[in-house]
Amino acid sequence: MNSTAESPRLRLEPFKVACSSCNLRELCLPVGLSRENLERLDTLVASRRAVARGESLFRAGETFLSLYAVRTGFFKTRVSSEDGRDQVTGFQMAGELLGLDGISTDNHTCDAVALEDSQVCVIPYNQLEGLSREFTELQHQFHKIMSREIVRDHGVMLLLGSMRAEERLAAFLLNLTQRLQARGFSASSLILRMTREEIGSYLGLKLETVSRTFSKFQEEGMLDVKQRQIRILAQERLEKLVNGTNG
Amino acid sequence: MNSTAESPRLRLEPFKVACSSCNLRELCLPVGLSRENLERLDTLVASRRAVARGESLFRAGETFLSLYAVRTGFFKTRVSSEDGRDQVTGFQMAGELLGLDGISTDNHTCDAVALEDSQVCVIPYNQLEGLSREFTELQHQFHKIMSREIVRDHGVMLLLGSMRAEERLAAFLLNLTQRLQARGFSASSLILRMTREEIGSYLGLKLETVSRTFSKFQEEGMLDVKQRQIRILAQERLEKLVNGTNG
DNA sequence: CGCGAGCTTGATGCCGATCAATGCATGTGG
DNA sequence: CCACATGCATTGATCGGCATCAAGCTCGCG
Repeated sequence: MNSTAESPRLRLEPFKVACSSCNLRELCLPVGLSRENLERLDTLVASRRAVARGESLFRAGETFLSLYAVRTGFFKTRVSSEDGRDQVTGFQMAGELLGLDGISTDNHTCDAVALEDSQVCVIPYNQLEGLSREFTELQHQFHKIMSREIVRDHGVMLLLGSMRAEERLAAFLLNLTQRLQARGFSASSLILRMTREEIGSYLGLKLETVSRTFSKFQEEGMLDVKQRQIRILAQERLEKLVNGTNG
Repeated sequence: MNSTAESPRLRLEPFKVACSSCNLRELCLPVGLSRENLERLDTLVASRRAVARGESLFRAGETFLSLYAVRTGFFKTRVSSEDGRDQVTGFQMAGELLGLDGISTDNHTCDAVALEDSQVCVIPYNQLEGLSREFTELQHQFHKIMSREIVRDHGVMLLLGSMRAEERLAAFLLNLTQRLQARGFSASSLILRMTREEIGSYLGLKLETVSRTFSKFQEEGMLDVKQRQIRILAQERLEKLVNGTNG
């Protein structure tokens, strides 16, 4: 519960890191900041933390003190109900923020788990509040990030509430590749960092259904699936599944 | 698209309203503000707007300029996919904020529709940003409200991703009564402001399933259902459906 | 080399969707 | 004031998509 009670594998790395020289600055919190303000942001993000694959960055119930920006690696967030049901609420990659849910009650309300060895930048929340009172750009950018999370969540609700398995998986893949592409990766080839079960939890499906749907897409020539290695062979057809007027 | 292009039934009512004397101040944006700061907030919330039943307060695509606090009445928010699928993303009652999704792109991304004749307080967003740079309390409260929306959305994802029809409807009813109770209404008796179809859209179910589930709850003696008039006869059993370890 | 976590595939069953008819409340015009 | 239209809700019958249960399979790793 106490943030000083670090597990041995969750090393605190207090060396200096600079947003102003980070190659993620076009994707992360600093978006749109002037050179000058960027350097003021450097005073905020004072440390990094490494999280080994399978370890959690924070857990539901822990005191909320900081937001985290993914620097390298890949995370999932997960909420649990009292009777033990889990729901994966998102997958986060480089430049994306973790921990926004914690502001509401000063406690984290979900678990954030690294799906591969990862590094995050630690953003002490009260310092972020302070700094964003000092310059509008940062305040506005932060609000946009929170709002974007709300919009994203609404999209997931639409998916969970009204799409069928194939449509859900297609939407998931397109969303992933789009975000990967924004980070300079291929738009058509990717390696999944999560299991079929985690995909299923996110999409409201069972792992068998996810697997079967992958197989179906492959049979139909839309994908090349080799375990977690995915190649998209017919992006337009995936898009049509999500947006199209066909069944 | 332009906020001055009001439809004749969406009257702008620029008379003065004061947060400091509003009986919703314990539920709304002003939560936790000192007397003094409350009065500064009065300068922000300059006008009200009436929205007739069935009309929308804003629509997806419109320019985002203001947030809205529900003063009286009841709203739903709704997102649509390109192929015309709808998803109700929430129901809002007195003291709750509408429009947070618009910050992300300066455009609204959902429709907000009044389910009964309603009034909202207009909160010009750039003025809110300005004022929240001036005092921490307001800034923090606003962040909490956004964060709470994210937490709420995660709860809905859990519901849509892992619950069965009965569990969904039970969770929905309990959530409604809890919020109504916080506003001084009965915890056991309520009038639904939305149709079966709207409930179904929110819960990822068809209207027939919602209707059948209501009937089932009634047969089992948990509810008394007369159209939209609902009386809860066995709250513990509803709670057990949501949280319990039983199927 | 053999174990085990994760993935695939098949057989079967159930929950909720769909299709269809009827009921009920409200409102409107004759 | 009744006849009818309209929107919403209920209920029944049937269907289908996904869950569930149950084997095997693959691949990385000790």
